[in-house]
Amino acid sequence: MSSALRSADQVHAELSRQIIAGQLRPGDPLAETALAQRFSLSRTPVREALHRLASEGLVERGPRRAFLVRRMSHATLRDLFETLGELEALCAAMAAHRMTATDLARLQTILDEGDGPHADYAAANARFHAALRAGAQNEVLAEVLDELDRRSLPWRSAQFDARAARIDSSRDEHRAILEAVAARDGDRAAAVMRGHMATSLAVILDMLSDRGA
Amino acid sequence: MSSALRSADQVHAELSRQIIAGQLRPGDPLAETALAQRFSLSRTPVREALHRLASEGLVERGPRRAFLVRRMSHATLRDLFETLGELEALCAAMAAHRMTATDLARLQTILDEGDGPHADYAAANARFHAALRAGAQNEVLAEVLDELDRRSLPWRSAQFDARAARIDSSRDEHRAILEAVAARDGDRAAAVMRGHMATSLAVILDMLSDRGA
DNA sequence: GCCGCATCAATTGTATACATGTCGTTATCA
DNA sequence: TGATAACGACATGTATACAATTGATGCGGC
Repeated sequence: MSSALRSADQVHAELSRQIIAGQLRPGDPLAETALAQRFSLSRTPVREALHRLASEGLVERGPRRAFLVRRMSHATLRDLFETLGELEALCAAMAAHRMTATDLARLQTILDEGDGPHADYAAANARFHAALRAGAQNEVLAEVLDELDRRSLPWRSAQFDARAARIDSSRDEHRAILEAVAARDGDRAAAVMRGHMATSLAVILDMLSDRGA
Repeated sequence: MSSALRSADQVHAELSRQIIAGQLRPGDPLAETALAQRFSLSRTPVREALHRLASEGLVERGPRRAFLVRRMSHATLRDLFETLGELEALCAAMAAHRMTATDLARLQTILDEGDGPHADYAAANARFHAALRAGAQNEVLAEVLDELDRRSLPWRSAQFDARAARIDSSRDEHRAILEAVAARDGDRAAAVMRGHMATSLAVILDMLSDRGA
C-alpha cells in the first residue's frame, strides 16, 4: 500500500492524463467494468478513481448514473476561465507583494527556458504559473488554482499545438506579468494576467467553433 | 438507488454535519470499520464518504493512512480565510455589476430577516453570502466558494455562539456591503467584504487562543 | 542501558459476489 | 396503429472475505 503503488492512484493518474491529453474526449463513456478489464484490476480501485475524477470536475455522471468524460457548455467554460483568470490575477497581485528576489530570479529563468525554439512551451507555461502560485505564499489559494487548472487543461492543452502564433503572444504576456511583479505593482500584474487569461479563452473558443463543437 | 437514498451520501452528510457542528473535533479518528458498525453498513459506502470528505478538506490522513478529522495550523487557517475573503470580495464586486433589482430586493429581505432578536443569525449569514454568490452569476466561482465555505465552517460555526457582540458588527458589515452593491460600486463592495472576512478571522483566532488551541 | 530486529496487531487496499435501479425493448390491448 | 405496461439486460451500489502494509511492541544482543 505504499502511496505510489496504489492501484486507484495509478488509474486516476492515467485517466486524468488521457482526458487532459484529449485521448478521451468529452462525452466518452467510462464504465467501471470495462476500465477494470482494461487495467486488469477489480472494479473497486477503478471506482475510487472515477469518483475522485468526478469530484475534481473532469468526469460527470450521465443517464443510469454512468460515468463519462465531462462535457462543458460554452457558458460554463466562460465561467471557468473567468474564475481562473480572476484567481490567477489575485495570485499575481499577491506574488508581486510577497515574492523574494530569489523567487523573481527563478521566474526569469523559467521564462528564458521557454525561449528556446524547440522548448516545450506548454510545460514552460505551466512552470511559470506554478512559480507564481508559489510566490503568492498561500497554500489554499494554490490548491484551488491547481484544481481549476486541471479542470481547464482539457481545453487549454491543444491551444499551443493548433495556434503556433499563440506562443509568441503568450510569451509577451508572461514578460509583461514578470515586469509588473518585479516592479511590485500588484494592480498592474493582476490586470495583465486578466488580459492573458481572457486572450487564452478567446483562442480556445475560436478553436472550438472551428471544430464545430 | 435513487440519489437521495444512497448510503454513502447519507454517511457523507452526517459526518460532514458532525464535523461542522463540532461534535467531531479536529484530530478525532474516523476508522472505516467503527463507522460502518455505527451506521449499520458495510465499509464500502463509509469508505466512499471518507474519501469524499478527504478530497473536500474536512478529513485528513494520519499514520497508517488512517482517516481523522482535519487539523489546521494557524498558518493554513490564515491562508484559508485570506483566500475565502478574496474570493468573497471578488464575488461581491461581480455581484455589484450583475445583480438585478429583484436580486437586490431579495438580499435586503434576507438582511431584514436576520434582524429579529430570536432569528438564527448563523443561517441568515449563510443565506446572505449565498445570495451574493448567486448574484455574481458565475457557477464555477460559486462552486469554489461553496467548497471553501464548508472547509472553514468548523471554525466559523462557533463564532456567533461565543461572541454575541460579533452578531451586531457582522450585521453592520453586511449592510455596508449591500449599500455598496446597490450603488454598483464593485471596488467598495470588495473592500468592505475583505474587511468583513478579516474581522471574522480575527474573532476566530481570538477564540482559539482563548481555548488554548 | 540502549539500540536494532523480528514479530504482531490493527487498519486500509483489493477482489469478488450479490442486490438494486434504470432504461430500452417488446408484446399486448384498446 | 398507437400507447402502455411488463420484461430483461446492463450499469452502478453494497456486502463480505482476503491480502498487504505500516506502526508498535517486546525480546535479544551489544
